[in-house]
Amino acid sequence: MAAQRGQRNGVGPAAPNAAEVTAPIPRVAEVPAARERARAIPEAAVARLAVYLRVLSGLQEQGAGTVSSEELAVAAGVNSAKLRKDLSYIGSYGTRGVGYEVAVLIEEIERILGLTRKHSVAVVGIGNLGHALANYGGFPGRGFPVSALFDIDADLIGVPVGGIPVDHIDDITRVCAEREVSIGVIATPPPAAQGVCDRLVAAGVQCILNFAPVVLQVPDHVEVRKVDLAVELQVLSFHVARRADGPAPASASLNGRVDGMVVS
Amino acid sequence: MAAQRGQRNGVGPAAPNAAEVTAPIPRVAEVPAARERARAIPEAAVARLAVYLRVLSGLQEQGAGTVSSEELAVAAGVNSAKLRKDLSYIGSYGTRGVGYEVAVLIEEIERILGLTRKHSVAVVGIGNLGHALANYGGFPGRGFPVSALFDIDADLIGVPVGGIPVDHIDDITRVCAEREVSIGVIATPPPAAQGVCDRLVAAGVQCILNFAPVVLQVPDHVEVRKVDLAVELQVLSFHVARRADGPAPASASLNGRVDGMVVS
DNA sequence: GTGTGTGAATGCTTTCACAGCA
DNA sequence: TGCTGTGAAAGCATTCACACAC
Repeated sequence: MAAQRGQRNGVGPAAPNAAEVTAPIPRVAEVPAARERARAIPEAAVARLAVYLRVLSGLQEQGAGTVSSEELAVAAGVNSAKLRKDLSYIGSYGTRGVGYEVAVLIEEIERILGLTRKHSVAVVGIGNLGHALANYGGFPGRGFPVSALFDIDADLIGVPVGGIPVDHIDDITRVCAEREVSIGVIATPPPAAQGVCDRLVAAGVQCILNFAPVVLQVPDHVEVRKVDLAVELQVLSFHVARRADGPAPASASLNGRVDGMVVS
Repeated sequence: MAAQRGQRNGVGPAAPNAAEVTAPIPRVAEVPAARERARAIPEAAVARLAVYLRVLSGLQEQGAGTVSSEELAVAAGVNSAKLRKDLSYIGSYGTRGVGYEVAVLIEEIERILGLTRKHSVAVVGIGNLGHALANYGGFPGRGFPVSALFDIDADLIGVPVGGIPVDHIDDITRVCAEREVSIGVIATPPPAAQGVCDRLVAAGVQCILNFAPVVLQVPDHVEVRKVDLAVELQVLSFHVARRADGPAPASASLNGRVDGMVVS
């Protein structure tokens, strides 16, 4: 009966499935809890908040104390209206006529994104890509320590990659429990992906990042995001093709529309 | 003045930016050209077409001659209405009461996605990730041969990775022209990404796949898609957090909503 | 009967534009 | 005066539901 949901995000449906789960649920009994608010943030906005966070960190390192929505928007590649709307989902932390305090914004976004917790990551499939991922060591932006590696190849078991010894995939349940893994990364060949996914789910992992070019079937409570190289390249290919036979030469440079914004 | 657009896709705004560029442009003078149609396909649908294509290839290998929208939809992780709508963007290739011929659909999707052409890929930044990408060799699903590698590290120049010798980044214009590179992949450290991007653009590359956690500024005619690990993980983190303090335990297993579909 | 193709309806997301506050 | 915060409008994407073709 395995219920199935569209896979969110990314590289695959690089663009699609924005909403799906984040629909502002009416919540019959108004729960007072402070961050029940989190419920109302559209998925599309969540992904952008992560981008704003990175830009803000950069600004902070440069010693910036405040930013305006316009500045931040330009740096993040969105328009300022969208940025303000996104920030409004997490609260009102700006000062009219002035802008936002960088430190405050960083703190609030981190809180909303749950970055105050640590999230242990397990990488399954230590091939080309798995190796590269394991070696990122600590994973982007810290807060995501890689704490377990799995493979099925006997020659790899015990070999340390990026400082972590590889475990056999049969030990996945035990090891994930011991190391409190909350995010599983699948970097196996396609045929193995669904099986690995099932094992991760059985081991209690509820968030999965899938690099295998396969549509995973998971139960409702598991969150999957995917990174799909082939899809990315094919979408780019589509644009190449569109360009080649599509636009009348004259309008070619005009039809990008003004969807970003003009940087002064 | 560098105009700037929201970056499409993915792993970053894993979900967002669905529309942006694909807006069905009214096209004043009805161009008769067969595949002017391509213009009208929403970006979100394009990404899904790539997924359908992969599923169809699998079906074909298994010897399937036809599929119904329902079967294909389940395999691709979407609902059948969406699938039919997506397919309708490329034409009417189904037979009512029967389904779609697998071979026909494959051919049509490949044509729309521009997979009848070959698209040479250049990878810039041969570190951890660049290595892994170069070694994919031929890149996912073929049709995307990696034909150039670049780095700035003198020790790497001339060393073959995945069969291709690494060139110095200063030769990017010449090499890209010689090998007719149409897609550039950026796998450099963040600080180098914008510079590399500018060079690729200067070299005439109009499609870029960006793995660096940086918002690239590009001219209007260049298409960028990004794969952003940090954003992916943070979106997952958000869901972990939402789960932890959000839902009343009782409804926990219900609030996934029926957004996928029930598989029989 | 069966399953496609599609207009119409719904629901998100983005954009606009301005009230309100520092 | 300047910039945030946000209702309202516009634009897309998804879903529904049914006419139509086989």
